[in-house]
Amino acid sequence: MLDIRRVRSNPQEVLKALERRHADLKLDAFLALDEQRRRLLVEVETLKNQRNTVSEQVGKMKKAGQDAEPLMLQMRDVNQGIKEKDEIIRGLDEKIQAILYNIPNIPHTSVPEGKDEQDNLEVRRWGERPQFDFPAKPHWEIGEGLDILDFERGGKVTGARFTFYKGLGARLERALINFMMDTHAHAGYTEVFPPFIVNKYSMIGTGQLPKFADDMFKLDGLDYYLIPTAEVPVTNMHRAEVLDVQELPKAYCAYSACFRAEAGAAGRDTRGLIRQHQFNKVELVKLAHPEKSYEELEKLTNDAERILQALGLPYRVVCLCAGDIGFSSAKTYDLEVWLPSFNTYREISSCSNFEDFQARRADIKFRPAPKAKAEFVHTLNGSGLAIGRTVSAILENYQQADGSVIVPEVLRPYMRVDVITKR
RNA sequence: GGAGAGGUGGCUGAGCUGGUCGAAGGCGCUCGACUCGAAAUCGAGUAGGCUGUGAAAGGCCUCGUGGGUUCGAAUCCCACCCUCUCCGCCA
Repeated sequence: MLDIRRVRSNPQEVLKALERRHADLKLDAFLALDEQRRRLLVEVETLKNQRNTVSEQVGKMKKAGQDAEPLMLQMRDVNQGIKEKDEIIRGLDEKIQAILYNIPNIPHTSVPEGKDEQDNLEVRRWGERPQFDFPAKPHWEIGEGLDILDFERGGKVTGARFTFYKGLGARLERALINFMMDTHAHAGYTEVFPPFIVNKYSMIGTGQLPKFADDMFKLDGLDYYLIPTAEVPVTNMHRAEVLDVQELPKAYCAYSACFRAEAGAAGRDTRGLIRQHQFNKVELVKLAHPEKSYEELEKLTNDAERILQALGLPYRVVCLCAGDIGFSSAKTYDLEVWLPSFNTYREISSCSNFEDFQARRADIKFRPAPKAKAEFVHTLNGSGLAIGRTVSAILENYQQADGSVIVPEVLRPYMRVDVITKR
């Protein structure tokens, strides 16, 4: 959420900054409603002031044994006016909130211009792409060949986009979670195991609601949602809190299952592990001092990259252009891993600085100095990494002619085998 | 799920027979005095949001949340949420 005062006082500046997103936005309705609201507010507050003063007077008169009946009668009328105006104001408030909640964040000045993913800027590449002297198979074929992935039965038991991992596949999934968590915890992130279900306030806090309700699974009859990412519970952990400046930056790593309805993704990535309704992910979350948040974004991105490096997976870092960054983000780096069967790099991590956009929604502040006024923190997060896509990348990049898959060095202590072969 | 108790400012804890209560006292914190310095002691200050303004002053709202009663509610009524204790059930 943007600062309402900023939108009010500099609508042109805000509009101009948002134009970079290539999202068609207008603020006329907002400005009109806002002005109307403030005018009514002055009116109703004058009436309330009158009520308060007169009520006090009534109390005094009664104590003195005087007749206060006329005043009380008069106040009854005043109350009617208050009630009516309050009603209108409440309606305006709702409309204004709705508009404000649906305005995306302003891209940072360092974010490149551009309309869609075509215009994203490659920042760097790492690693050697593997050369195969045999036709490289897609990960689902490798997985089914080794009997470690079972898409058929996932479909039977639940539905499309659900998968069973079996044997060394299941162990690989678990090994990756543990390896990533261990690595990040060692790098200074505090380990968190969050709830996988959150209430709507948390979803609003990080920006999933109200705009993206269709993308989520909601529990029937409850205001509870399955989390689409650990970002939601972990960031909201500090909702409505004022943190001590010394606590910043707060850095968390959290494993969670993630649930996404994938509305509008029908027909895309229908095979394999790339796009599932349920997947695992290790997430990094930071709450940072506003002056340090961009520094922290670079560090967080590097921390995620280190996982790919340790696993020996070729990847590139892309800075998303203004037209492609997410709704809540001010700047985003995507990490894209090389997938031989796709002959392309595919997103495996997304690292963003949300500045105070989420903090304002979730009311997360810090006190810069002992007596100073509390300010909003900057929130950041990034995948470190998406487990399912990491499995895909390992299977494809480490596949051998006989259909087996070499286990990356760093995972061997967790896997207790060097090669995944068909049993 | 059943029975009971409770949710007040950074913390603790009064108020809850409705009327200068945004809220006593204590602790903590900040500033000042005292001191060579510190402790102790003394004095002053110490919630947030909205609105308003050039900036102020001022005004409105907030005692878990949302309604209601009333001229007036932290105090009365209703609903909901959360916490604690006991019982039941359960991985």
